[in-house]
Amino acid sequence: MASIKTIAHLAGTSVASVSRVINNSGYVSDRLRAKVEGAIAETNYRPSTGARLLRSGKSDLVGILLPSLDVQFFGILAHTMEQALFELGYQSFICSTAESGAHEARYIATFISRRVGGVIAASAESGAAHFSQLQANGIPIVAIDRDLNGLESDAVIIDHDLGGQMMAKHLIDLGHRNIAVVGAPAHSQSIQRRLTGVTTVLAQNGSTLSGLELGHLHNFEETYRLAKLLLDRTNRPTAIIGLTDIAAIGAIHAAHDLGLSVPQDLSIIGFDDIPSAAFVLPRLTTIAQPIRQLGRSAVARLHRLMSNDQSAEIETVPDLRLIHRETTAPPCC
Amino acid sequence: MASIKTIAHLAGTSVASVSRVINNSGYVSDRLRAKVEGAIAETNYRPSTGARLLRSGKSDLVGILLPSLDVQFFGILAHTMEQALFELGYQSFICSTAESGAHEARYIATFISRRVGGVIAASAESGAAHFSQLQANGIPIVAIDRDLNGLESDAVIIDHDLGGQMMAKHLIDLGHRNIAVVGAPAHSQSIQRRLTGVTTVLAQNGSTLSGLELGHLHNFEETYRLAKLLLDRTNRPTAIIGLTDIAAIGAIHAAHDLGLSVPQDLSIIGFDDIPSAAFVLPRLTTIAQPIRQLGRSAVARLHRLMSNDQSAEIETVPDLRLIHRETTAPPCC
DNA sequence: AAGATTTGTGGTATCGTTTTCATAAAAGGA
DNA sequence: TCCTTTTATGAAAACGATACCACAAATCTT
Repeated sequence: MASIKTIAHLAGTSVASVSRVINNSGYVSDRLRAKVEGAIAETNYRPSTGARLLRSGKSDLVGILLPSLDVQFFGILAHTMEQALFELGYQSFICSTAESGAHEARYIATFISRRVGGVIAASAESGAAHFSQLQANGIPIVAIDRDLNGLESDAVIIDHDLGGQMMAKHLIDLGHRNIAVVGAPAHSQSIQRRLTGVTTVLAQNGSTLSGLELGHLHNFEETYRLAKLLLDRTNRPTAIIGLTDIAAIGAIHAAHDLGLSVPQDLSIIGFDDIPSAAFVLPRLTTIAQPIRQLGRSAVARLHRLMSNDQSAEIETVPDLRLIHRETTAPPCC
Repeated sequence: MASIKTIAHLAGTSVASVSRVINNSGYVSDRLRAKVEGAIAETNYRPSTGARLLRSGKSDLVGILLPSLDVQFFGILAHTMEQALFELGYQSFICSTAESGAHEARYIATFISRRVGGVIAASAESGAAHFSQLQANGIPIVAIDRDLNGLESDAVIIDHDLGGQMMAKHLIDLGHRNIAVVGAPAHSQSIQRRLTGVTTVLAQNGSTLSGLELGHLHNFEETYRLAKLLLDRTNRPTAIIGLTDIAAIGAIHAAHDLGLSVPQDLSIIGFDDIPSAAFVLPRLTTIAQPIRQLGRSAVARLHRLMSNDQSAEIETVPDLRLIHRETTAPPCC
């Protein structure tokens, strides 16, 4: 593969001059520049990032750590952040841990090896132990919706408690008093916080949960099963809160298969606003997470950290929004 | 940041010995190995990938080029390929072009700069011009569901024509003779091939399309609008083929909003089997693309190319599958 | 016209690794 | 015991780029 020497030779000059042409630094005559550029075009030469980094010590690489890419939430998040970083001239190194601690550890080691300039870590529940290595190497970290317990790092978080409150409030305002909750995965902090928000509002209204089913696995089959459990009871709830849209969609299907019509017999609300929420019939009422703004906000934070910009500009952590579609209505009869 | 010299100094030995410990090569005494490993643990040292690549010339990096990550299809594809590559010891460098030629060009330049060992490019319609640079640098390429016109490269493709035939055949077998098609984006090769498959089968059965609406933008709003056009006609079709699931879901909503019931009044079939297809009510009958197998197949192909494995093991290009759910039935009345 | 800048170019040390080579101690073979 | 292997270690040369330094030619000042 062509190197800077190849180019220098081809253009009949020195490596120093080629470097100057590439980096637009120092003085270069038009004649020489033309010759060098010709040689570069001819050979499809590109300067080696590795050698460059080695010498200059400057890295434009940002590590992005996500639990997965096949979950739409993270796909959108990754996409948004990559675009935002691209605009700022950074390169993104996107890694999905597949929820495995071993993968996470290996990727963090890779981040250090590749000398990333910064890291954005999106919610995953595994311990924060590995991250201290990054810190030890002076690599700034921004956490998205994740607690790096104790580790000094910037974080962009969503107010899941508030989200839970919004769901409960919406149903209470419609007149529901017999409300149950279904969700997964039970161990997730975000899920737990949403639940807290829900019970808080119910308590404020002198009410309590009439049913609660939390699953271990976050998928349709599991939440469908749990929702059915809720609906099979005597004293069936008039409304179900899905702690995620998947759970809510599971509930819609459960209701449908039980011959219940939504929202006449049962109101359902979800959380996330994944694309399917708008596709399902009836269209799902839900709380939209501002995924893209979340991503952009994290990128802005990291950019500040990496460029040592001291201006403590306030980050606008974007708000949750209630999207009132077709699955909620006042309780009938 | 700690370097191999730091470690050598800390362990009271030479850089050569440290290198030997790191790479498990040559002879190292247990005593020395222990000291070196101690120093490494103490400093969180990781060898610089850049310097390593520079010296050894061996790269374990694979460039993955996709049009986007926020589209579930590509999210799943990226995720699968990353996992498969991870198992094989490769690192993935995932880049989403955001369907922009400029982004694609910059990423390909980056691939060369970073000295990737190979590239997997998933379908995007922009010219193959940039890819010749990779070839010029001796970097193997595997194309997924994409034509790198003329460029000598491996390709893993889906038989969209067959997919189209399957959709049409399913409806014909159910007894439909008045069939219309809705889809987007019109310029996509895959979309066009599916359409060809559909018309072929219709022709074989002495029939023709009773309606066709192709949109430019591939989203719900657009396909919903187009499907409505189809359903507003006199001589309404008894079945609609969505060239993608999104289009089919648009059709379901259009039918629903027009008071038509699916599948009694109208059969609908889609293509892709995105998650929403199973969530929508009624659940969408569709042709499933074997995304994960596609990804694994591409990885296997590239691995062969990169490791110079001559064994011409036949790749099993995985088959399309009809998923018969609830939106198709024989025409009534 | 002479000194001071500006412009243009090349030589070379350096970054952090791996790898070859040299050398020496330990172990084995006769 | 002496010679050959095996084991263990270090010195130093690359790899591809950048950046500092040196130097020369051209241009500007006065």
